[in-house]
Parts: sequence; structure tokens; C-alpha cells
Amino acid sequence: MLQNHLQLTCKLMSDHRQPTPAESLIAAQGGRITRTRVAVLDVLLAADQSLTHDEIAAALAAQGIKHDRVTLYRTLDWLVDVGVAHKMAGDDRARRFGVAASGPHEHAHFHCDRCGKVVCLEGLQPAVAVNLPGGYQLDRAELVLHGACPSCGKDV
Amino acid sequence: MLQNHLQLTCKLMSDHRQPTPAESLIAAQGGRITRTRVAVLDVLLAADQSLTHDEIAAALAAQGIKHDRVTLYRTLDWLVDVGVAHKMAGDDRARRFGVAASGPHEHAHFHCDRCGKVVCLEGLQPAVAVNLPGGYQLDRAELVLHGACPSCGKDV
DNA sequence: GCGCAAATGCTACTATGTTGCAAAACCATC
DNA sequence: GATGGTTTTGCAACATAGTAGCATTTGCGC
Repeated sequence: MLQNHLQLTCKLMSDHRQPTPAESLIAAQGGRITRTRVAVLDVLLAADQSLTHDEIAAALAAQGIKHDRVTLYRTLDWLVDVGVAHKMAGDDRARRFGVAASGPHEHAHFHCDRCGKVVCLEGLQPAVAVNLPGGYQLDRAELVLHGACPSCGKDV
Repeated sequence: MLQNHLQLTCKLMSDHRQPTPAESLIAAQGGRITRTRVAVLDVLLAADQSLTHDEIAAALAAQGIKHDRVTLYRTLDWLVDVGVAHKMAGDDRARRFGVAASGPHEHAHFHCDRCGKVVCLEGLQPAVAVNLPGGYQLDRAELVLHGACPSCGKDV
């Protein structure tokens, strides 16, 4: 993986350009630098909220990047697998994706019930050292806050 | 709604039988007492975990109750609308339904990552009086704990 | 029982996600 | 730069979850 990184750096230097954050992230996971992966990661990194598969596809299309629906699904799954992105189920049946925070992705999400947006609240760690009934083994906790986001709340 | 309840009681007395909890619950919401609603509610009341649409359909079929897939969807939606049941999105794309706890349904769920079961943890209220960024209006909090349930955890 | 509104059942449709396989792209090596 | 093996992509077909419209049935107030 370090080797990959070095080789990427090498290749890029011969191209006379710097690796983008997205490219570095992908190389660090031992994955190949492909058009789709870089573009998807760029979109996710630029977004301040979780995006559905559909929204990402629209963003790619807007950039003129040709891609297949299936490829996007597989790219997103790969990003989740290697831990770069995280996947979460919303109230609608569409899954949403976002770049994972550093460390174990135990952070809270805020779901706006009016516009449907989902944003990550990084500095918000739920204190779940609660009284879990006997026998249950806790791996991780997921906290979803529902309400109105700033842009929706001000219109009320 | 009180009138509804009285009329139901009246009707049932003439039938020489008591209203079941499910029938009372439905009547209390001003809804008609139908085969499907009573059966669905019975299933939900008897279950100690959230059920998918599919599982409920199987339970109804096991009781020999004929029903349409669409009817079940609409029945479940109605139960959620009137506040008797609650709906939650799992990691798979299937929604799960359960009877709502008394009071505002602010209770935690436990999701077993091995068998996929979802159980309600009634006495578990997350302390979410946390530092929400400015502008956000909090309506309700949803806490989902992930890990292994007693029956899965003991096999490890 | 009678009539009306609510609920059901049917068909068809949309949206989301998956599988298998051949073609193309990536990149390590020469 | 060309080459070759492996990964990734694109395509087509399929699978699952949920929705819409409308005619028929059913609960229930009278």
C-alpha cells in the first residue's frame, strides 16, 4: 500500500502534476486510480451532506463523465468496503453515501424531515454507556437526529 | 372517537364477545375494524421485534388470511399515520414496522448485525441534549445500536 | 336491510439494487 | 513505449420494494 502510493506519486510526477486528495485516498487503499472512482470521491469530498446514488450520478453527468449505473453502485460499495465512505439508510428507500470521518465512523447524522437532506455532525458523540439488557453485545451506535435544518427551519 | 369506541363495544356485546386489544386500538383511531387491520395489529402486538413487510405477510398467510401485497402496505402506512405503529429503515432496503411504544416514540432500537433482527429497547433513552450546531431544530432522536443479540452472541 | 364512504384487490408501473459476462482500462514489467 | 495479467467497467437481464389508478367489496351509520 505504501508501495502503491509511491508508484502513484512516481507516475504523477512523470505527468508533471500533483495527486489530488481523491487519488491519494484511493491509492492508500490499494485500489486502482480510475476515472469513476476519482470523480465519485471528488463529489463526496466536496459535498457537505450525504448523497444518494442518484445525486452522485447527476453530479457525474454534470461533469460530463460517462458511467454506468451499475459501476456507480460497485464503486460506492467498494468505497464503503475499504472504509473511505459510509453508507446509511434513510427513511425513503434510497441509501445515502458520504465520506467517512477519520477514525471509527461513530458520528451522528442530522436528517432534515422537510428537505430530506442528511448531514454529518462530526463532533457529536452519543454517550451510549447505557444499561443495555443482558446478553446484547454492542459493536457500534448510530444516532440520527430528526428535525429541520437551518435553511428549512428559518422559513417556518 | 369515543363514540366509535362505544359503538364498537355495543356491536361486540351484541355479538356476545369482548373487543380484542387490536380492535380497541383501531377503533380508538377512528378506523374501521377490518380483517386485515386486526390481523396485522395482532401480529405486531405479538412480535417482540420489528418486522418487515414480508415477515408480516408470511404471518398473515400462516393464519390463512387472504390479503394483497398492496393492502398490507396501505394498512401499515395507516397504522404509522395514526401513530399506532412506527416505521424504521434498516440497513437492507426493507422497512421494518413495530407497534409504537406509549408516548412519543423516542426509544432506541437494537439491530443484530448477524441475524438482522431489530428489537425495541423501551427503557433506553439517549441523552441527546448535546451541542447541536446553530440553526438546527431538533424534533426527535433515533438511536440504533448495532451488535450481536443474545442468541447470536452466544454462538461466537 | 340500505346506502355511502372507507378499505381492498387487481394490474400495471416506478425506483432501487444485483448478477453474470464480455470488453476495456489500469499498471507492473520488460 | 509495447505487453500481459488483473481489475474495473459497461451492458443486458433480473430481482426486490414500494406506488398509482380504478373497479369491487365491506364496514358501519342509519
